[in-house]
Amino acid sequence: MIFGWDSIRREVLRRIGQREWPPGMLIPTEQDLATEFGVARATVNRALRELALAGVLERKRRAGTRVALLPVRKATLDIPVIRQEVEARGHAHSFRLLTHEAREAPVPVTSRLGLPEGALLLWIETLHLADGQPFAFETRWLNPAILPDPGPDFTQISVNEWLVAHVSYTLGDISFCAARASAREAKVLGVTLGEALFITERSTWAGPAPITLVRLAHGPGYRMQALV
Amino acid sequence: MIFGWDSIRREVLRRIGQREWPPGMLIPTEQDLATEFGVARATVNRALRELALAGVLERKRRAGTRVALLPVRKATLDIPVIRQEVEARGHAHSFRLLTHEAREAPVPVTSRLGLPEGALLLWIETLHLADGQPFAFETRWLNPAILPDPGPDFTQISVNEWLVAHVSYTLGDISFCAARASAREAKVLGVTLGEALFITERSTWAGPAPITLVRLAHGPGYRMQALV
DNA sequence: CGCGCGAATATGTGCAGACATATTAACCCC
DNA sequence: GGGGTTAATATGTCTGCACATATTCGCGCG
Repeated sequence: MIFGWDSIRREVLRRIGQREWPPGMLIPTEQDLATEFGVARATVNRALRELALAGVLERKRRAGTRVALLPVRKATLDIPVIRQEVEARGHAHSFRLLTHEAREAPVPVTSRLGLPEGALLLWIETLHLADGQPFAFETRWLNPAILPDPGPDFTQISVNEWLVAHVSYTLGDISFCAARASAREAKVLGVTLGEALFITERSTWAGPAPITLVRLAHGPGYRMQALV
Repeated sequence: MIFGWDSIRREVLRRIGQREWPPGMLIPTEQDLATEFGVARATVNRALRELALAGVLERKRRAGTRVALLPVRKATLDIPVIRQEVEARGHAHSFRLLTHEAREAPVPVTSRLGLPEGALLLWIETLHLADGQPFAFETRWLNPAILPDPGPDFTQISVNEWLVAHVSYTLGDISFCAARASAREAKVLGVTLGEALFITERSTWAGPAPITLVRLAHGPGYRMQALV
């Protein structure tokens, strides 16, 4: 029975799935569907808008709505704070601050963050542990301009959590890749040299001001999951 | 100036970013904001709904809307068809079908797909090339029940594209990890043994019926990107 | 035949009002 | 004071209408 925009969404999805509406087909207009289902056009609009957002439909003004030919599947993945991620797996989270010093950032870093060459940034290395076992090795360039004076005690609160609580970052990008463990990474994470690591790299910005550039190396066994 | 729900969204985001509304704070009701901005409540609702979806706000009926304390950042990543991915990088896509045979699927596969033990599935190995260079090594278990008779010629069209065009999968999951290249993977991809590979694993379903289980191994240099 | 311009049209968004629903706050009774 | 019931309230969604906007179609003109 049709009840609410979500049942319309599901019904449309069903028709697409059963090939009543094959890929590329122009589907009825919002008004027609509204009449068919006995609801207002706004309700149909809501359903179709969600499906377009999910990549199932393609919509254009005047041209109408059609079933996507090559539906670019979109996956949304949550990027939790490491503490939550560890605790969600039923482990106790702890961390060790390995390095915390001002350093002249190399050019790739300054250029990526839009800072002048040779800028002094904080270089911070943190090892995250799950039940005392190495979980992830975090290396970070942090823009000191955003810190209060005196700075927070990063041996007590992890940089990650301090940032989440004190800086509202609004934009950023994230990328993932695989890399072999360097000597240092192998030692810190307690894996063999050359082991395959899952790398997450993020840069975050508060408007135009760069905040931080993080690289997170996860040891073998780590798996990132998302629903499609 | 306030003009459209998106400017309300941005204004709310600005207030959060400037700490006018710090994390955890209860923000004004939709009605109050509607009055303040001089718009209808539905317009404010649209803006706040998007922000809640993005993880910036937390909303509860009767309890109101508050700024998320630990904003779970959500990244959406597009999962394109490999051909598109290769062509988007300015390369020519081609592929070679390496293996295509019926096999008794091992238990982990059948259990993951919800099939009886010892079920006969198609085992398909495909190497994807970008400008003739190995790009990704695809290994796949495919449920033959979904194929027409006679089956499509997978030397002409890649399994991936045939599925996209002929089967509307509705659900699935996707996960990513890093792994070292096995002897076969190293040989096929032309990398050294033990190289770090970026692995994508997907299972897809058409309603209750399992379709396929794919593992995609990308060589070094591959990077998956998403906007936050 | 080609080109440009205006009309037609499907979606995008807006408004005002209404009811549904989850959750909290207040209250009453013991 | 404690516990359970009731009322209040903010969000969730719907309706019906209206206008904005991007495209496309078709017509007329050179």
